[in-house]
Amino acid sequence: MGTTQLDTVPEPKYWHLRTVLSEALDSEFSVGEILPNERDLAARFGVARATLRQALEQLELEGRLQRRRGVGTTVAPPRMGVAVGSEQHAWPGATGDAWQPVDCTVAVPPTAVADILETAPEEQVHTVRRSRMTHGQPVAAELLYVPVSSVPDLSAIDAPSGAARARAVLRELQRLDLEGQDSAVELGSARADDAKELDRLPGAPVLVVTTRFYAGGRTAAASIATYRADTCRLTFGDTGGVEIHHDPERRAS
Amino acid sequence: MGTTQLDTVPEPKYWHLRTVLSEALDSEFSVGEILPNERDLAARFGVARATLRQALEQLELEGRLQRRRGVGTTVAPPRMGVAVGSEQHAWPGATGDAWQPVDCTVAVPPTAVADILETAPEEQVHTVRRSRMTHGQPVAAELLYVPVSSVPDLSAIDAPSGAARARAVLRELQRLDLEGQDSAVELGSARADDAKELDRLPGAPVLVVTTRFYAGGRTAAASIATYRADTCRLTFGDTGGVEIHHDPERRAS
DNA sequence: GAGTGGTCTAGACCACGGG
DNA sequence: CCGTGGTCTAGACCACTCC
Repeated sequence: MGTTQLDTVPEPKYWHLRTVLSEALDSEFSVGEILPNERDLAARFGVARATLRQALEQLELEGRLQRRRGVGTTVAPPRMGVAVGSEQHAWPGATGDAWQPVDCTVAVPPTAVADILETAPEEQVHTVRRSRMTHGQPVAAELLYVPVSSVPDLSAIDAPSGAARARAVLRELQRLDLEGQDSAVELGSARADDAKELDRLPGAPVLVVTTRFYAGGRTAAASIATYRADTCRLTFGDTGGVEIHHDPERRAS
Repeated sequence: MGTTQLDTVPEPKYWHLRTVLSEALDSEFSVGEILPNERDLAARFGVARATLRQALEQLELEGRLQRRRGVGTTVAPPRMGVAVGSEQHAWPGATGDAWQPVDCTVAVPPTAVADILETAPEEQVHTVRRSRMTHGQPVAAELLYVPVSSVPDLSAIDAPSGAARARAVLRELQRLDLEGQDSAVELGSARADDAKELDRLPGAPVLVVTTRFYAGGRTAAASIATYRADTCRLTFGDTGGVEIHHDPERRAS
């Protein structure tokens, strides 16, 4: 028969709800508009609040909605394209990059970081904390690890820590000859400190970008940056952005 | 005082549970081992099953666990590095790429795709479906869009659709001179068809990679690939992989 | 204080996989 | 068939924001 798919395999309520709400968002709501509260919505659709919330979580994960405790649920703007890789490689801190140094300490890094840097487990590294803002919103938090041996001329600097120290480390990095870099992207969940900086709750989905910077035939620095997964689309390549519609769902024929 | 943080801001139970389980996974379990079932675990920790499930969902999102209905919950292996960008750009279908053509149709694409391709809304495009396997597991499903005008010499081919047609389209692509490409990565949720191909449930988190291929001064093809977010770490750059530990959580000092 | 989303409970039933 | 994880319910209370 030419009828629509028989529900021999009925889809879950929350999935169907997600679809219905998604279409409603397209046709009946505009960016920034606030939705009815969860209790009302659940009643309107005749489901438990938990079920409705499952649908809302999906839509939030897809960047369609934004929910804030004490405030409400609003229609999210399209994800912003955020450039994280470029053809012309550049050191972190190069003039014009979007990051803002926050702090800097010197310590022995976690073993996972030492593995990335390929340093001895006890070697000290500068740990630079930076944050990235776009359109007034925090979009990423980064920890940049620079082995002390990568920036040997830094010893005479007076600032022992803080943003000034961070800038000094970044400045020293510029003097090295960057030979290459590579990155990896994976899904993670925000730790408490990152969550706070990103204005999200702990456990919020983030895209973790791990980047190694090569100079002098070795790994001279490494960066671990966590981007808000709900608001960011990470772009790699020549142009710095693929213009697409807001909905990663409506992408097939 | 030097005591640990007072719980003036008590963390949620599920978040604490997540931490406890995460540490247990590190110390007391090995890859592939099956955990006790959810009802037992919930009872053991003195929480409701829903709360325990919230913790397990977090760990699954982070790639630490794998859950399968009717089977159980197992400890997941470290995420596999999957190369999605390379310095030496290459057309999809170049010898040695990891994709396997599945099918091919010709149709007018959704408007979102037409926007990416910068084609007229009514222009026909070849839609090549491909899948990518690694270590015997499906890791990605792709839709590759090639405007018919990009491969004009294809008209004489007999196969109207199917894998043979897909290979023919890919072969024609190789004849063009690839001038560049760029990609974007964002979080999405698997549609029903992708979910099936990826052996996951609908709504499972995926990393959506949108790539544009440039040739002849225009966008000659576009690819929308959905990768399993639980099992994949997408790598960009020269080497094709940053060797890191399995835990995106244990990444700070 | 009123209203919002976030957490948590204690159940029930369903869909799936394997013996 | 049984045991597993997946879905769903109808409540309760908490944390937060704004007025």
